[in-house]
Amino acid sequence: MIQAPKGTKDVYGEEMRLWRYIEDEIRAITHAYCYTEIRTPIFEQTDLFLRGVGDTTDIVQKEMYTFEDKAGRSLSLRPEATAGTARAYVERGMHNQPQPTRLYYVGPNFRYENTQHGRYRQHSQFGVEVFGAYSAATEAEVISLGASLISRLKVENVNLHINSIGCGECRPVYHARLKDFLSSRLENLCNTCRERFGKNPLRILDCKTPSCQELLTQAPLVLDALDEECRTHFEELQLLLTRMNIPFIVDAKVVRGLDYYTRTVFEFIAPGYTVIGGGRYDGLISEVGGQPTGGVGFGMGIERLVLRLQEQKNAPITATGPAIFIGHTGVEGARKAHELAYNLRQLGIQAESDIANRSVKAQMKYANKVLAQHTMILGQDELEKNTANLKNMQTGEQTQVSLDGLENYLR
RNA sequence: GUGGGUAUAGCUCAGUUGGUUAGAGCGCCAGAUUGUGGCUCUGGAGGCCGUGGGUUCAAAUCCCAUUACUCACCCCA
Repeated sequence: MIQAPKGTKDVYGEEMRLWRYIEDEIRAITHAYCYTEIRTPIFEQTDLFLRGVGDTTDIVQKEMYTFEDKAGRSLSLRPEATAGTARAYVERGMHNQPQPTRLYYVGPNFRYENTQHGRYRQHSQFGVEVFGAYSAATEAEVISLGASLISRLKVENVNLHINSIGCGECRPVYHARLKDFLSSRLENLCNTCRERFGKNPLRILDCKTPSCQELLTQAPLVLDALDEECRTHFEELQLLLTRMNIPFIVDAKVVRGLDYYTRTVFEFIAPGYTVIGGGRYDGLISEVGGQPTGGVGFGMGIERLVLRLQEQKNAPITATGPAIFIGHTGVEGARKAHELAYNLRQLGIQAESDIANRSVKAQMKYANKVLAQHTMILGQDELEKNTANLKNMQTGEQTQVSLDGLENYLR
């Protein structure tokens, strides 16, 4: 039997209702925030990700679906959508429109990694990007958008963690301080952290090994190494979030794994996994060939959000069935049923007629199972009198109604 | 990429120390007199026991490999 590829899933039925619910809320929120949608290609030149995401990251080093097309070009399925969005911003000259540019996207990303709880090889992300703004208000706006979505969807146990990892000026200073601190304590670090020491010491900060945690309590803090501008920027952000009544935790362990972040980084963390991750990336646009331009954005994993909502038992979605199921007996009754269903559908009313040619009893049974609100059966009598009994499936009451103007009884 | 667990019907799972036609509940389909659901009862369909090898007179059951799922690490949404 052919199975779906590892790390992929089919979304349908009850879960699909959750997706639709989430997507509807996404449209509503981005509308209120005046963000417009962008759809970029699912695959891009591999080079874009090497430069945009960073060629030292695990994502591009070992997790990309890279292939050659028939002309020998190296292409990759996008492992995230920010790089493609930045590319489009530059390539389409969006800086010529009124700045800043506010964008959002919803779509699949691909990473070749081992699956586990809340981790897929194809996963869908909702994300926003703002280009052309350097103020802390930009982060506040973007973060508040994410917080609003989380709260409107009633996702529980999600906490906002924020941090600043400095800019091109002060981050190297911190890097040096941290390495200095760690170099004398290398033998006390776990194996993976000893590797991290060489390639990305910042990541040691969020190591979960107790011995490393213990050691890090004495480590220098990024926030102490920030230069004046980065510090006031971060303080302004905190002030704005407070004014917006958005709770947050300043968390020095949030460092993010993508190369493009500068200054602010943040995560919305649910038990077990991060639901939203993002930050500021002032170097990204120039990295993909544009003029230096400020940028802030985040990505939200939709599968993870769905998981959280499924883990909460107060699922906000209730199933609804058709407004009416029109059953029938006899050839002419059937024809009339299909005709009536068609007419109601033209009016936007959810109507079903029996197309399986089953017994009246079976039709009623079916109507009950699909949660039809009303049923009626069309046969010889009904056709002659042009009336039928409309049955309310909840109360069981039947009322005789004319087949003309049926819609009036269904609203 | 590393390590642990699991794999039997659409779903949730039984299957005794290897031993005839592999079971249950739910779901699906149909029936319980003539054109009306929910409750109940009856019947039916549906499984190469994840896949491929091996041991054995005999494998769902034991061994090996492989794939998928799952949990943790790494990493990330």
